[in-house]
Amino acid sequence: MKWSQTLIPTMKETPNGAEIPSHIFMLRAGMISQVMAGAYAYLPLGWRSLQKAINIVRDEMNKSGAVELFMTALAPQSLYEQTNRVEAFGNVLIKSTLVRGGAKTPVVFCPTHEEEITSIVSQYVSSYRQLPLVLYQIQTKFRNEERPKFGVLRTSEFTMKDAYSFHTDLESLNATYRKMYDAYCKIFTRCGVPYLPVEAESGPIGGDASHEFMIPSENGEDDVVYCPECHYAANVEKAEIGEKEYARPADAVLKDVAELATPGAHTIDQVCAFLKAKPKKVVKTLIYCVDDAPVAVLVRGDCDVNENKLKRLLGVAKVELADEKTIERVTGAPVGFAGPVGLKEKVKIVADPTIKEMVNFIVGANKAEAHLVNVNVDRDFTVDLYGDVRNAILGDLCPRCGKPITMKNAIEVGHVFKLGTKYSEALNAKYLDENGALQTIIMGCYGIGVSRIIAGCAETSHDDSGIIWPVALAPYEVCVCPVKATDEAAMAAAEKIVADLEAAGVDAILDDRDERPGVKFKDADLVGFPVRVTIGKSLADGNVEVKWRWDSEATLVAVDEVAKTLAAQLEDERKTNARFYAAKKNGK
RNA sequence: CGGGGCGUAGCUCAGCCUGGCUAGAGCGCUACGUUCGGGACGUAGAGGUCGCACGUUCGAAUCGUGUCGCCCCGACCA
Repeated sequence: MKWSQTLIPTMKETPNGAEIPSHIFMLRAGMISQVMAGAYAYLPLGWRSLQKAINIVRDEMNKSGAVELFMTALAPQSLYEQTNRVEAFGNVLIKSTLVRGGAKTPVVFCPTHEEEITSIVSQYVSSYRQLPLVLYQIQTKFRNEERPKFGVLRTSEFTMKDAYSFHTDLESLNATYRKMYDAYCKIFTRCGVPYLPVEAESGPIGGDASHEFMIPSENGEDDVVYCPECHYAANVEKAEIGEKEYARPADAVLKDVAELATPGAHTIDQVCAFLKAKPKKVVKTLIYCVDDAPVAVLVRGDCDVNENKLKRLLGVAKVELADEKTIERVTGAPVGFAGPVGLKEKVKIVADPTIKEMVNFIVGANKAEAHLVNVNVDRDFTVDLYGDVRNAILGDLCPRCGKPITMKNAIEVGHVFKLGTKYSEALNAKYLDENGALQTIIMGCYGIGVSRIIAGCAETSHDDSGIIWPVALAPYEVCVCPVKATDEAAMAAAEKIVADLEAAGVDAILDDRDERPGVKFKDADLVGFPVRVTIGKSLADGNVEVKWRWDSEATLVAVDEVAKTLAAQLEDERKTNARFYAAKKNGK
């Protein structure tokens, strides 16, 4: 391919609005172009990288025994009504209406395909002999993001690989789950992106076991708990908190409770600002509705209640924050002034054990515009049930080995979970077993945000000049760069090298533009081609320069040898990313 | 959905507060010349309904109202 024949609109300046490296460089390298908030066109270079990721995903899925199909982006809304997901997705679901001869059909742009695949399978699978079955597709998904951001990392339209497995028994589901998990590890390794599988909540999609695949990155939107000691890793939403003895210091002096007026202070921050205290000195009291009965949940001011944990602790299916009226009834005060001391109505009090070690803390007074200070548990109120009801924070211990945990930000790129029979039940996907009995199909579900692999890679692999692509995802593996486009001998050599590289199965691009060398070098670095072959003065001696993007030094290679040598090196690199990882390890 | 910011050339931005002759700069683009190993220089050009609508005014990029779009923080959410 010749540079002059494709479209690579590189930019010297950062377009307005781009703030994180992947977004900035993908725009500047001319890989993507914004069409509207949360929607990007992939320009030729971006599309090539995305295709490379897609091909790796496809290859590993096929190797794992999954079978590709292609479903629709458009589906009747009625399909999602059968699983109650029109309501569950809410505003995330993009809806439209088809009008045909005056008849209207409500449709949705599919945000995921459990419904569609289950419906298809229920139609065509009816015997245990047809199972297990693993089907997947690579398709555009549509989810209305309330707030799209970070370029291609969070969009309302994105490329996803979604696989669904169908089983007669849990053993078979577990075996496929394991296969998918392993396939995912291979995919991310081949792509050259750093990844971390973590335990995860399965979320509204349901199921009981789940792992997310994360790319650790400063700009990631997920928080991951990681134990450097035993490598326990989990999404904060899921992470258990290691047991610890919580007790008040023996020498603690308990002061007398006092009520202070705190006008206008109904959030933790406001209370802290008003009383000049740290959130760690405050106990947050949240009133939840559990089976229509109010429950008070207590956590330290700097912690967040985790509703899934609360559900598990209380053994109930649903908890939700109480509405204003209930809060006023229970506490006798408007929202923002609830506290465990002297609640108006007798409610169960559930608490995070961390509060056991707090001394003279602050709580709401159950009275408008007032808080109590110097409150102490057991003296001033009692807790009915202690348990893990909050998200993990720094300072907590690993639930496995008991050592202190660390926290990382991460980008979620993959998610595997066991669905069970949630969708097969709702959509009547059943089969006859060997005894002729009707059984419900057991399902698993496995997704990869393919566009996020690209952005996540750019996010974790770049320098001041631009992106540093691993060979596996680079839009072109080699950029052949004649220093002087008007030099016929150089151009002839360049064309020959590109032709030889292409014949050897290497993706090469010839920068045939009549630009000054500096411009070409800057562009090559910005885009991040793994190898640049520079054809300049050394051609007189029959040599060209070969420079890997992540090395600062170039080496001279004979013109006749270069295509063959590079083809071999790249073949190796595609499989191992060895040079790429080695360069990263050396601090590049 | 709450809070904040911004819409002027393909891109980055100045001008707006304090309304006034023909709306500017840099980059990019076209032509010619000089250059040619890390984003060259000169000369001459092309390119704008100042987001849109309504209003105030003799006169609006500039003031007011509305509206649309984009970005950031938060809430929400895969």
